[in-house]
Amino acid sequence: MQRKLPHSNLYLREEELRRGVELLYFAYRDFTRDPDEILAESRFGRAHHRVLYFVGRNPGTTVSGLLSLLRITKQSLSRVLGQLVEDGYITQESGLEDRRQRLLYLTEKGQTFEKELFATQRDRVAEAYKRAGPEAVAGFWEVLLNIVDAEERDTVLRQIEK
Amino acid sequence: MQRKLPHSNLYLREEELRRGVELLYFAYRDFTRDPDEILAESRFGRAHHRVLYFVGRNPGTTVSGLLSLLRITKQSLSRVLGQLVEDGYITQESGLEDRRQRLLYLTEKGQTFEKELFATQRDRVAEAYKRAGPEAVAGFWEVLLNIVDAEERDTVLRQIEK
DNA sequence: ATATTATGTCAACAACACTGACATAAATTC
DNA sequence: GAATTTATGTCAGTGTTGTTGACATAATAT
Repeated sequence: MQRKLPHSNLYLREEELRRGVELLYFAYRDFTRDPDEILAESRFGRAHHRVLYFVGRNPGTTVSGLLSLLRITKQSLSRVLGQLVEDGYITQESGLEDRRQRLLYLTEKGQTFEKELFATQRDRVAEAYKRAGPEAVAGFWEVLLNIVDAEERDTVLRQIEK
Repeated sequence: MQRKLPHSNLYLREEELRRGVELLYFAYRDFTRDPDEILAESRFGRAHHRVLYFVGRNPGTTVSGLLSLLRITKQSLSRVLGQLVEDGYITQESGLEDRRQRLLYLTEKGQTFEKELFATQRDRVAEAYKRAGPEAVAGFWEVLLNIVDAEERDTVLRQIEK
């Protein structure tokens, strides 16, 4: 639980703001590297990872549910989702009340692959949590949530508290 | 300084790890949206933004300096950098000691544009800092730094403490 | 009966990453 | 001084992931 970072009470000045922007960039850059390396061995990319992740987290979600989480166009999603279905990572079932909907689920194969991808990020985050300590982790969540668009915070809260 | 997020002492369990992964995803997704919208009006993209940002932060940096910060190939950087030079956002000067080097600087035009792009992220981060409070901000920095690759932490620290 | 919704599809295009090969000028080493 | 390494640039091809726009179908809602 080392404290390498300089502390300041003037936390709203240029320097502190730049620090947030830069740490976000560097952390995200490295955070995505491990799964990207695994994905590079298949014909999948980061977009496939995101779909696998959120379908795994929200079994039975619909296409439009995914679209609003990912904030991409249906054409983009369709390509990626189609490949995942074709290769047997995801299955689609017609909705019970509304039969226009396609409810999405990971297959066994999909679950296994998602676990493998998640493990790399899980390990990285676990290590960072351990080094920073529980108070820092609470602050980490707090700031990140407030970086999310205000209108989206409730949606995100519902997602992460599942 | 509200505390919307649930707290837990068992911060290393699945739920807490998923929360970190997801918040990182959602925060980064929205964090990049504002500059992306501005960039979409030009013929530039996110890659151009990163170059403008880091040249602005490190005036006189070299091409290889940028390459190691951004972790992309020289071919990728070359295309983006070339367009920025061509359009008068960045100037190159031969190194004084080593004349093979191209030292990079923002022009006036480049500075103006970078400021405009940064302002959107600055406002978002400032608001998040304000809402979360200084302790949370310290934790935010701490965890993010530890998410960065261990070998890169010193480089990142040097960058953010400039 | 008509309109709307959920989803899918075709086509074209752009940004941005990659690999691999080759080129040049300047610095370093032998 | 000759040979090698380094910093940078360039050409060509490829793949992923996003976009827009148009059109299609089946199911639900009005």
